[in-house]
Amino acid sequence: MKRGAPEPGASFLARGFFERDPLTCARELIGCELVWNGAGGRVVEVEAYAAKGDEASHTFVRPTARKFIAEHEAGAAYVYMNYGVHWLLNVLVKGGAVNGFVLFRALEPTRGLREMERRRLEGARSALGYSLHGLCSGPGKMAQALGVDGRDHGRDLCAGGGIGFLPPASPVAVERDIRIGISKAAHLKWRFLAKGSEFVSVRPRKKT
DNA sequence: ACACGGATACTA
DNA sequence: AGTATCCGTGTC
Repeated sequence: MKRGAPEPGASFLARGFFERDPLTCARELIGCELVWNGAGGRVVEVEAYAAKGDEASHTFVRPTARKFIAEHEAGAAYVYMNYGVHWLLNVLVKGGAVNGFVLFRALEPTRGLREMERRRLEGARSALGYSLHGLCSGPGKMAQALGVDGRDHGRDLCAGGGIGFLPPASPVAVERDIRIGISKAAHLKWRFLAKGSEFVSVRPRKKT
């Protein structure tokens, strides 16, 4: 892989990046820029899920999730609809000590702001626009802003084609906290955030 | 605080 | 077919 190669005009993360364990991938994805067909932003919040022994992971109760891991390469997009309302974007992590997923929860918008705002506004009942802070500050919001939906399920995020991850130009301060919105295995500090970012969904609880 | 809403995986 | 659950969001 190409980590630690600071050449200019950086290219997308290669598959090898995702062939490690979920916690490592989650931590190192913070600060990367997620590029999605002209839109995107700096990854400021993710969560790790383990394929085994993690009661909050889909693999714990969903055979299709386990099948997905078996049938896809590392770096594949795992997209599903939650609460019948929002699509959520994960990336498959596979080939390291532990398999699993990383859920993308928030971006600091950097590109395609107009497109993202348009997608966020369409279908919205309320009239007034969203601030930059509210654009991608949650997994459902982020997916909607990027235009992610079920058609992206299984897509290879390491194959280019306008989609991929640019590594951070400089080191990023990362803090971690417990995961959000789950009832099981809720004590694990498997949520990773860009330290002090104003663009996260929920700020980490004080005292890290 | 609560409604919204659909895919998945159970029970029969 | 019917029910329970679910890694949110916006409005009530």
